[in-house]
Amino acid sequence: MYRTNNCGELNMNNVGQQVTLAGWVQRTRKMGSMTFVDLRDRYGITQLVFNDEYDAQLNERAAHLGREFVIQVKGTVNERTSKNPNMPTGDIEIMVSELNILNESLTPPFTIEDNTDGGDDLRMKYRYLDLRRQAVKKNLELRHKFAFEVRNYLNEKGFLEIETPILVNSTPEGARDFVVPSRMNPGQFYALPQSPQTLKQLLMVSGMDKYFQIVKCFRDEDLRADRQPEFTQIDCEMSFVEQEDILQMFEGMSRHLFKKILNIDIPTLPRMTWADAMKYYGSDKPDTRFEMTFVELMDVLKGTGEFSVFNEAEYIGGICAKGQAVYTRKQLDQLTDFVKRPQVGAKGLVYARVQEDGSVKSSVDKFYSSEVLDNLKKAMQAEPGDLILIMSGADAMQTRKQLCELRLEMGQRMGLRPKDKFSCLWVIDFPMYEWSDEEQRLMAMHHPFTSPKPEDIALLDTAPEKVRANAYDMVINGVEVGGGSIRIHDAKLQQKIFEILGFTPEQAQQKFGFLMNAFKYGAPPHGGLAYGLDRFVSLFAQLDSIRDCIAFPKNNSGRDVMLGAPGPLGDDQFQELQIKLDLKQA
RNA sequence: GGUGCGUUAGUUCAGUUGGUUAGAAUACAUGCCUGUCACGCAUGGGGUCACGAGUUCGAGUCUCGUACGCACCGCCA
Repeated sequence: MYRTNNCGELNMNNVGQQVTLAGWVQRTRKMGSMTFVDLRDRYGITQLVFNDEYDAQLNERAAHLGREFVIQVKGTVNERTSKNPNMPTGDIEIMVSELNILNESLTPPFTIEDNTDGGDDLRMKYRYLDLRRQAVKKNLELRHKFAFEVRNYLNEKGFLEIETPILVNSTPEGARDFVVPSRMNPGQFYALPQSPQTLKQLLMVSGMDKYFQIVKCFRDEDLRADRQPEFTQIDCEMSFVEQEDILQMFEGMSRHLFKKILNIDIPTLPRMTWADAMKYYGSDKPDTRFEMTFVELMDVLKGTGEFSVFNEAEYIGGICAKGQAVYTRKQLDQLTDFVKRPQVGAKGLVYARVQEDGSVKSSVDKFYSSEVLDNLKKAMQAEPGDLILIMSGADAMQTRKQLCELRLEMGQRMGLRPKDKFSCLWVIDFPMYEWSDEEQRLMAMHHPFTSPKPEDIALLDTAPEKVRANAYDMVINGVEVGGGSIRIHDAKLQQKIFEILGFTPEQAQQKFGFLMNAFKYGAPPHGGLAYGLDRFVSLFAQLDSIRDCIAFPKNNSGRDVMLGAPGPLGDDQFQELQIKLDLKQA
């Protein structure tokens, strides 16, 4: 038996017991004829003690233990003479009588501590060492607990977890596919699923009624702090449901998760239409931890003064930063630089301070009468000490997005976005389509299987861009953690939607024939949603990047620097696949 | 595809106007130390300044390019 106890559980109740422990050497502290060794495993750290008085030879060996050596010790649990209140096992130590070195270790390239000296790059290369650190390990523990509670809740509600294939076919629409060549079908390729969307709909046609799966999905797009090429979805689908049934069911799941994992009672989720989200927050995933909502100022500022920028604008909007009139010119210049960065892309920023006497001092004073500025103050509901920030532009949607960036930045600066505060909501009534300049056609905003709102179906022929969908997103702290829709279950309507998206009947039949054929055999009304597990867990763990809750993530370039993946194939492999490599020279 | 920042000891970083032998902390090794727990003290080893061109009497430092890393835009139904 390698051990009788782990390194995190011994305390005063165990004093006097003979125990065997095994683990990694965190650190040795040599004090002359006495040596302390911190022994670490997944569960904690226990202090070992050696001294010459007890066994000089053993003490000598202990003094030469290197960091991360794997050892096994036998000894007695003693009460410490000087206790350490900062650690759970700080009242006791092990007086060691037997020491076995199970494995030696090279000196690790960075310290295995919460505040490691290692940079991200190095930690990823030696991720197996990084995972020994408490700070990273606890994220994986949280992720386990999260997935476990998801299964608990959905099982309780009668959902079946059903696996769907990873080798499927390439689909048009959506993200770029990862592809896998088929040896037995030369020249043909599987694609890895971007989501099990069509498969779970087929399970509904099969009568499975309630399905879920915690499943890897794959999208060959550029990475971000919150985007990995392979990521995990909590994928769910239900039959004989309306939007309301789904919102209730999954609001319940979120409530269950917040309670079980963070012991937080979340209030009923507010519901905001997509149109309102865009109008008041400039985003379909508003961070509602703080207000500072947009006020449209076209009536107040367009044509009421000599400022040509506003007079030519198609949208003028402002936010009111409470108590921030103290902002200096330098700070305001910084904000202006922030919105002028290419990533935001605004032309400039207009500001107005409401002074203690109630008068307004702005960067456009010379263009406007004090009456207009007073109207501005009223429209913004600004009070003395407040700072009004105004942006304008020729493209309303674009300007709102820029103002959204500014709002988030101000919220950050004002400390209104604490990571331990959670604000959840549903965003509903998404448009069915959005125009793609690149493709010069309408694209499905959610996906092509989303059903239009019944009252908007008539618009499909006349004004498809105005059709709203039975689609919904769950948003927490400005993060889209999940989204879904009521699906189309009628082959004819599905056919029509494909047409609007620019598919010929032949293309639609070739790519999605399997689904439309299935719909001809008694498809029940159905709908569902999918959560991004990595993002959800990251929120709970208050992480900056989803990488920190993934055991072996990819880097910015989609590489696994530990494995060295991706890598080249051997000639024999290409031969088997009957593929000839012909890389285009850059 | 694009923008910004970065690359110097095992690691995290500093390095002035371009000028002698490139520093600190930490880690590592050795020695001293019986109550440490970020132990302490002393000594020591450790550098292709990412790579390649260029400017210059002289480049870690300036210019250009390449590679790699991070963040972001595009992209992500």
